[in-house]
Amino acid sequence: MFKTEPSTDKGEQTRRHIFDCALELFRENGFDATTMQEIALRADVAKSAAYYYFPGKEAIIQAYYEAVQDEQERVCRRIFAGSGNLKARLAAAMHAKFDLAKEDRKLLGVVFRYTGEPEHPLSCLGAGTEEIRRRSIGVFREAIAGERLPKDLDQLLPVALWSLQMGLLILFLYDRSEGQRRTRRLADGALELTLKLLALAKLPVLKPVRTKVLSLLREADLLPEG
Amino acid sequence: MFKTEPSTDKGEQTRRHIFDCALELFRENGFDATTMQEIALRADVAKSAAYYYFPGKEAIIQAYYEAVQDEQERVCRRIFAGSGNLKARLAAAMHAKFDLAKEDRKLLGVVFRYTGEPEHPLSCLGAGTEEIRRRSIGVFREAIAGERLPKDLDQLLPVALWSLQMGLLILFLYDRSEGQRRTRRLADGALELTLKLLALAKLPVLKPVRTKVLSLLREADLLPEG
DNA sequence: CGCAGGATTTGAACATGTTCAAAACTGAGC
DNA sequence: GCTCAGTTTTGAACATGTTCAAATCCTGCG
Repeated sequence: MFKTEPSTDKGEQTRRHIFDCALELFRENGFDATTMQEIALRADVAKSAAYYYFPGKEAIIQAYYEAVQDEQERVCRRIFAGSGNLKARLAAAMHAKFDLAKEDRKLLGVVFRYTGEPEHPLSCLGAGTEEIRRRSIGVFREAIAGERLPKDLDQLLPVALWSLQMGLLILFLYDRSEGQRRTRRLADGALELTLKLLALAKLPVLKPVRTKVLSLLREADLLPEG
Repeated sequence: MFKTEPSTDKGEQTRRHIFDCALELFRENGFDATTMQEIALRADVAKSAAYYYFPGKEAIIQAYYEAVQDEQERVCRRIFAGSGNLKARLAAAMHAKFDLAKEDRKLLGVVFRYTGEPEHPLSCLGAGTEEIRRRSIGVFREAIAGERLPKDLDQLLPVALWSLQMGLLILFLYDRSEGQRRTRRLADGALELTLKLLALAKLPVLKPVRTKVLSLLREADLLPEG
């Protein structure tokens, strides 16, 4: 993903050490207020060593984002294995990410920095983050696997849920209520609503709406394998 | 909004001149690739003069964003005055912004840079941009004024439409189709759908859904005057 | 051992956003 | 016209992200 991954064990350790020190400092002082000098100082290496392992300061954030994604997948797989109904699985997926992010709201914000800049390697909707996005959507795919859904919804739902999660994550960052319970409740409510709509989507009155939504999204190339 | 506005006529002119030169360069080379030195050079002033008028490079982008908003309001007021039906008015509001942004997709992306950082003065959802956001939502409020809507929808709709617009703007930035027609079609379709749903919202089957949506959003503090 | 070749690490530069104290300018009041 | 207070403008620093060529370290091999 970045340069070449370190090829020796020592290199791997150094990389990890720099990463840990950087996260510590980011958590203490925020991303912008932390200088590469400070990171290097705490990690007891030269400033340029950090650049040997990370292409730039923001790449450290991307590594953090990947770590969060790893963790969410671990947590969710464990929960999904214990079955649970659909709603519980979806809620687990959402809240898992919130739980992981809750101490790092300042950090996570940086992940969204290049949302509007398609070419930027760190754009959270761009090519540089495709892998992580695919995995993130995959969690929802796994959550709804086993449900008997029409094929079109099978494609639509994971992307829709992922979008919902991204939106809620932003709200989460702005939410100053204790433990971000407002966002968490909204997440629960939105999921409940989604499931209700899923049921309603079969009603005849709503058939044209459903068709319309799907064709719109397909035309806009917002669904996998257009 | 920034420091104090320039207080003499000459100052106003200089500010404007620096702003124009900066936009030229941003359009030619993109935001990040343009240095303050270059801006100052083209404007034929000292680098620090730019900092006298703008607190930083990104403040120039915010000024640009404000200029776009001014222009959208002018355009929309003119169109709204010629009445037109609801759908036409909403479409006009959406497309007006697209039209203004279409030559500046690289610039506009920067507006979204601090979306995930509530404290940042340029966060497009934060306190520092409240004024511009209020005006942006206001355009939709004006577009639907004159419709006879239930009071709750009267509050909900402008915010919902504004959110839709923000989301579509991001898609717009990623849309590589000629003239971004994909996004424009999606916008049209989404509006049509919104109006259809508005009509459906009165159906008895959907009453609980509507109530639920509203109470959720209200609880999440996502509606004006809680 | 001693060396070759790669991986790691370094320190010294560089580029550029930002700050600041001082200089230059301007215009109102005398 | 002169003075003075406020505004504008400047050049020189500074802070910090980033680059790079060289030095050092390691490891497998003869």
